[in-house]
Amino acid sequence: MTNNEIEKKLESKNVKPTAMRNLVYKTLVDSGKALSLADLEQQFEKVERSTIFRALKTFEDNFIVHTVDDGSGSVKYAVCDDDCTCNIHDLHVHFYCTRCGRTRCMKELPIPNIKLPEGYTYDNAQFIINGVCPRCD
Amino acid sequence: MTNNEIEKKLESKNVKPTAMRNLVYKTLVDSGKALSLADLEQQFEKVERSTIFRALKTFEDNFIVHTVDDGSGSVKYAVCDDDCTCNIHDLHVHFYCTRCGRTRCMKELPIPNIKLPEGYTYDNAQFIINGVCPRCD
DNA sequence: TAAGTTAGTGCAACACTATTGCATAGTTTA
DNA sequence: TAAACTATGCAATAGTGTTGCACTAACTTA
Repeated sequence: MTNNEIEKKLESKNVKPTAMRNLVYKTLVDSGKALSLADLEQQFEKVERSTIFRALKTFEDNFIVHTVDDGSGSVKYAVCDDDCTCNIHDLHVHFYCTRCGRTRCMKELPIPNIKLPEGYTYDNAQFIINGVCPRCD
Repeated sequence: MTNNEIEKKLESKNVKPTAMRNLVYKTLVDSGKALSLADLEQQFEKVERSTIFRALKTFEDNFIVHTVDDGSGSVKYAVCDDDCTCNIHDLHVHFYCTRCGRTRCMKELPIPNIKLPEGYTYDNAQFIINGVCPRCD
């Protein structure tokens, strides 16, 4: 993804593209998987944790990334699809590989519809499958 | 649940019933919901965190409780059904109420079967639904 | 353009959760 | 009873997430 594309993307979501934000976003896109704060921190050692953290929060607030809590102990961040509004209709299964620790968005697998008992309302969901991914098998 | 029943239960799972373990187990059963380490710690102020922690780990290893990571920031523990082996067939949906923070096991809602892409294997799953429960609505 | 305002970044500190090592107390076994 | 094992309590630690504050860069407006 070119820098230009990234800037357009961020601007289209009302987030001002800064050097750090572009870098964080690019890294997320290029990795093709969900990354934790610590993962990102390692990739560019010079950048402050809090800066990355705040960039991610900003992204999250503006539906640029969504969070995945895959049970690994740290929350991970993954880029949303273009038309994602992070509501219940955009939710998909995430796969956590217990060998390599990689978390992958299974965008092709939407979260199945569940009929909750009377009285429960439903505004978000996380569906994490743990197992072994093809590259670790 | 009587003390006697608790002891039998723990013994049947090859866990020696001690005062602390009985207490932790009883609290989990009586609460009827999933509790975090901190929740339990508050309920009996005199008991060490690490003791509760280790009791829970022991329970988990012996399929007496299962863990739920409901995204609240702390892992919660809930008692398993009698016949639970904590494998994929015993998994059920958990409901996390974003108002009261309570996590409830929806044992009546098994985790739906998902057809993963070629090459992925699957040995555990977490399906958390966030919303508002009847008592908070 | 200069001055003022706002937004982003880096640094340091902190809270909280989970976890472990070690010493002691309590229980079981030979 | 002595030895061996298990559970508990205490203290310390690592990791994650988060915030306050100061500084700087960027933007606005007279």
